[in-house]
This record gives sequence, structure tokens and C-alpha cells, in this order.
Amino acid sequence: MPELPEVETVVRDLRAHGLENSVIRDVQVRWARTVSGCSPARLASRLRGRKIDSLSRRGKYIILSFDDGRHLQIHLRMTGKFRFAVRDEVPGKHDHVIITLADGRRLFFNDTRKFGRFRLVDSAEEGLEALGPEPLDDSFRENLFRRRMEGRTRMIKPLLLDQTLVAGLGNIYVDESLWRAGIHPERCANTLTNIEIRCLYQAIREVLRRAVENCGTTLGTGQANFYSVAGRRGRNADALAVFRRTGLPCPRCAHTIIRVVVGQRGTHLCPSCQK
DNA sequence: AGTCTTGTTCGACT
DNA sequence: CAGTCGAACAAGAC
Repeated sequence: MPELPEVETVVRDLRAHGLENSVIRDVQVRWARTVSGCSPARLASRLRGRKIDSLSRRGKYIILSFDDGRHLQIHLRMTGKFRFAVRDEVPGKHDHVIITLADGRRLFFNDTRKFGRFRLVDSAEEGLEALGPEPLDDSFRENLFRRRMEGRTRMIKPLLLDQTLVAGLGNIYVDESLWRAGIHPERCANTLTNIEIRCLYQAIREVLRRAVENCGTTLGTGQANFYSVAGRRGRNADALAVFRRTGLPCPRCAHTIIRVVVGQRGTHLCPSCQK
């Protein structure tokens, strides 16, 4: 599923395809609920003729910034994908938005589960005020992480998933970060020692950095998996220590990885490394 | 055929 | 208010 590294990969791929500085000729919305905040017709009329000045990412959001000062926030949720149509390709069942560029290329937004969302806003951060800091930014320091964790009584896994402490983590990278730091996902945040917080801070950064280097995680072959633009698979699956590795040996201590449910989410951990 | 999965939001609780 | 829990959304995988 697209988490920070996968969304970053998509943004970089779209840039590599020259989306920056291209002009939108038309936007066709085939599943109306993909657009939130305004009608599909209004979205299309506001985007027609606009030049895309830049592409960026905030948490798991892709942000297109236009020459009129507006911004399009796109969330892929679980199965959203972009690809450029080949020649006269006819859109399929799950191609919900088609962005036609002035040069004739067509960018298809494909989303089997229809949870992906497009929202046009007046400032890039509008509606995203609650998002926590970017974990890979230089300004995200151990002290900031520690301060934001102070007084939080929730279990550490749901806390890391909720996007307000730190932005961009999802089920895969939370499980991986907690394993790397040797912390049990059900530990309450306010019981973590300073040393554990430091370990977790470093683990989050290292796990995410490596996943970005590997262009994200693609598990298996189903369409629910992550594919970047042009159907590119991520290479990070081999770097995973625990996620979807139930029954396999822990890479650190060889004990068997188990799967439990924490906060209604499937959770993978090493019972020996994470007490 | 039925269950599970996934990210986020929302409403009803405690 | 802080946090928890379940529902909702949708459809493919198994």
C-alpha cells in the first residue's frame, strides 16, 4: 500500500515523465466520488489550461501546484495508481480519472477500491494542518519526536499510524520500524525510555530512507499491490524483516515471526526481540 | 460463500 | 479533552 516511500516514488516518477511544466488540456472524471470538495465539472473547468508548476509530497499526499496558485492534493489511499496511456488505449473499469495534457499524453488514475481522492485547494497545506512533521526532513530531530510523544498514553503502533505524531507511516513501515527498534507495538508511548525513543527515531528514518532508495515495497503480484508510474515495481520487499513474514525466522535472532492484531490492524513482530 | 485486508474519517462511547 | 472502538467505503485475494 502506498505509504511515504511509495508516494515519494510516484512523485519522482511523475517528475521524470515531465509532468512539471506541462499544461492540462482536459480532465475527465469517470467516478465522481474520487473528487472531494467540489464537483468533477468544477474541478475540470478550474484545471483546464493550467500549467503544473511543481510536484511535491506531504505525508502520503501528492501535491500538484498550478500557475494560478491553486493546488491539487491527491491521496492514493490503498490502490490508487497513475500510468500514461499508450496511444489509443481505452480506459478500463478502474480508470477513474483521465488527465489529458496539452502535448496529447493522457495520465490515467486507476483505483480498484475507489478510495483515492483528488481535492483542489487554495494553499498546499490546506486541510493538512493536523499532519505531523516529515520524518525525513532535516528539521525532524530526535528532540522534536520526543516532545511530540510526551504525555501520549496510547499504544505506540496506533499512535505512529495516525499521521499526527509523524506523517507518512503506514502498516508496513510501522511494523518494520518497531522491529528495528526492538519495541513491542502494544507498548504505551509514555512508557518508552529515552533510549527507546532514540532507537525508534533512528529506526523510522533508516527504514523509510532505505525504502525510498528501493523505490517502495511491492509484495506479490496482485493488482492491490503497489506499482509506481509505468507499472514499475518497488524493490523493498527483500529488505523487510517482519511484515508479512509470519512463520519465518527473525533476521536478527532467528525466532519465529508472529502475527497479532493491534488496534484492529494486522501486526507482525518478533516475540523475542520485541518484548 | 464468506472472511480478510487496507488508510482515513467520522460518530458514539468511556 | 484524550483516547478507544467500530463502521463505512470497495473489491480483489484466498
